[in-house]
Amino acid sequence: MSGTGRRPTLKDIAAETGLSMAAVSYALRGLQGTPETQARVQEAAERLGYQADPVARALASGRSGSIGVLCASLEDLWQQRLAAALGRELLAPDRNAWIIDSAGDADRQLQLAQHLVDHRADAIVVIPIDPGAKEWAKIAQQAAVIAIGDALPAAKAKSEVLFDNEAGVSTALRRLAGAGHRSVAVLSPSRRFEVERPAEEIAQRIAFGLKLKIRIVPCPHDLAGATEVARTVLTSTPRPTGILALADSMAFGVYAASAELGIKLPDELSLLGYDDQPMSQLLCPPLSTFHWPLDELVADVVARVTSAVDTNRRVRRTTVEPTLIERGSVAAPPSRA
Amino acid sequence: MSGTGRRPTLKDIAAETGLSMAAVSYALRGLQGTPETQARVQEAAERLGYQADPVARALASGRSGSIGVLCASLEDLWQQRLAAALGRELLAPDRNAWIIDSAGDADRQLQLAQHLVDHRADAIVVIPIDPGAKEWAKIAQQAAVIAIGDALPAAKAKSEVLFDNEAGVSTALRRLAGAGHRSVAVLSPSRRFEVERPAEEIAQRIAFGLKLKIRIVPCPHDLAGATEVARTVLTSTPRPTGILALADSMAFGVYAASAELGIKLPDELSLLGYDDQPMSQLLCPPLSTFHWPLDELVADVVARVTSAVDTNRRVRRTTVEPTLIERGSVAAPPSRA
DNA sequence: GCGCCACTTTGAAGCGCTTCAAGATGTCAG
DNA sequence: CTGACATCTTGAAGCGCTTCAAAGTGGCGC
Repeated sequence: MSGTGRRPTLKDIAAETGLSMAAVSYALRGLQGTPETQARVQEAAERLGYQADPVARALASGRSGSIGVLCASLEDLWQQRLAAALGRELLAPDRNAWIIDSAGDADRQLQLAQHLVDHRADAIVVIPIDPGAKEWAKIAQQAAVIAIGDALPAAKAKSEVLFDNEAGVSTALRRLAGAGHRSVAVLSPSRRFEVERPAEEIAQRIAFGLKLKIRIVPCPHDLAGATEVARTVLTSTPRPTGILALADSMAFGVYAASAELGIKLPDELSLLGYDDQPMSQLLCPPLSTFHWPLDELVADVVARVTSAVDTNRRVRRTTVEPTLIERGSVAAPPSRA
Repeated sequence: MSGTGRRPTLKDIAAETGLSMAAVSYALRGLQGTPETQARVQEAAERLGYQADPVARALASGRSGSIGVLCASLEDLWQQRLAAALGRELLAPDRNAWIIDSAGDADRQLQLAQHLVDHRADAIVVIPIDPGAKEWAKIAQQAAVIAIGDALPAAKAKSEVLFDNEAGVSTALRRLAGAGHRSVAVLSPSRRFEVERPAEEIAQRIAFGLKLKIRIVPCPHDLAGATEVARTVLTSTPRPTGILALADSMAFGVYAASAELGIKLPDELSLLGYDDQPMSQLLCPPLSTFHWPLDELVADVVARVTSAVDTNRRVRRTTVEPTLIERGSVAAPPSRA
């Protein structure tokens, strides 16, 4: 009797059970109805293989049960790792995660965020957010925005997990200065996102305090691009004796370039990474870098999402701290010839 | 006059222009109406800042303009890279890509595919597909399914990009055998997906022809897990003299374990990777591995998606060939003591 | 037995857009 | 000037679900 080929709808269940569509809708979600009714509806739904249509539901209710994970650039290994972990952890029976990539374009980031809002995403996780844009305020009032990496400006209801770049950069530069370095290059993600500015300002300020001469060089995440930038830095005179790469993927480029140029790590050049990619420990010498508590971060974000969706309450702000992992890519600079 | 705060809908444009909603709908999409009408509607839409609601559109039309990229396991670096590239390339004014991760679970893969269908995805790119499940046929008739990595069974309208694992595995084993190895371990993605079986069968068959003793060991993609598997393999007796890792990420585990155990690459152990991750060339010794034409693959997939969506025609099947990149992690086995 | 209350059930009105079939308008041949 | 035809335009019916307000049900105290 039931096999019409068409996928079953609420109406079919209503017909099956002799109830109204409204009653079925409520019962299926456990919102109303006697236990007996709910059971009867459940049973019919299962028998017919009913699956709610998310699109119709989204249109009617304004919510969708899906979470957007909006990455600034999936070329960044750290973002890849974080996004993958979030995708996995956010998956739940009643909820799923869409990962999308704004490919390094700040305008596109906003546009995609709006797109997520249009799709009735319950929450949007942005890594890292471009705090320059004021439009976030508008988006934040339509969906729960969880900003990772930097502060969300002008949005009243904030939910933010910040990276303590102050601590990271400061520790890094101190470490290099402590080893005796006086001139270091800082490889920094390109400035398409304003987000990086603060890290650079921090770097400048700290370097000044340490009497360190630093040079900030924008650098892409892909190996070929990073290698090229590193090559340029390493062939400039005077050549810096230390490099801080604000992403391990950029540090990889330094390995490649210094191998090419016959520069020996760490004796002739010290190098510090920033986000402890798994393979960093396999390099020769193993890369000294920073560990950020990824699992903790992911758990925190999941909790925020859950709380934002269920209770509409926004957690305020937490900060994630880095730990320096010494592995052998930093040494004293070569004594002046 | 126009600023009601509410975001503008078709109805608002209809009111603005004095046309019916239907006329506006057609005109906006350039389907009907005189050029003059279309221009008038365009103008009003822009003035009001109208943006079509994708959810309502999807409900009414059954199409959504979005493409799902369904990854079996985003832990695999190769999948990460491919998904990121696809996400970037599939993005277009009228189209966007959602990346989702089934976290290594074949049931979940199907379930998420169904979910994408429910969301009216125009096409679904699956990497790699689990060809064991017959349910794909059902899904393929609701959306264009583009299978990457293995053949989609039982689906009439096929669109597939296959990896020539036969060539890859064969070349790899021949290379090891040619170097004098007699006993090799093959690290293979765990079998949660049936997809890997063919590669294993191929390996067995080829090994037999080469008089090679091989042992197939399931292995996870994350560094810690891969290291543990590698450790087990390398402490078993007799210890294989060569390892073929069917993913570079697994090869990384071999580097870690052999460093731990004091086994020198390549003199005491030869190692072959499978998917040329950028950082593989930075290891000591650099990993010999296979290059698969990623850019070509991505372009091919984008073309398939476009053609499937626009013309509803499905391209048949292409195969992607690997190239062995020799870099120094393979040598003759140590002479028997 | 009546009225009140708490709860379940229902009809109907959307959500914002597409699309079908019918109506309106205009063009051109005869 | 009429009829046939091609186009443009429109009203209305959905797409499948939620939700509001009204209607129905039963239990309980008095």
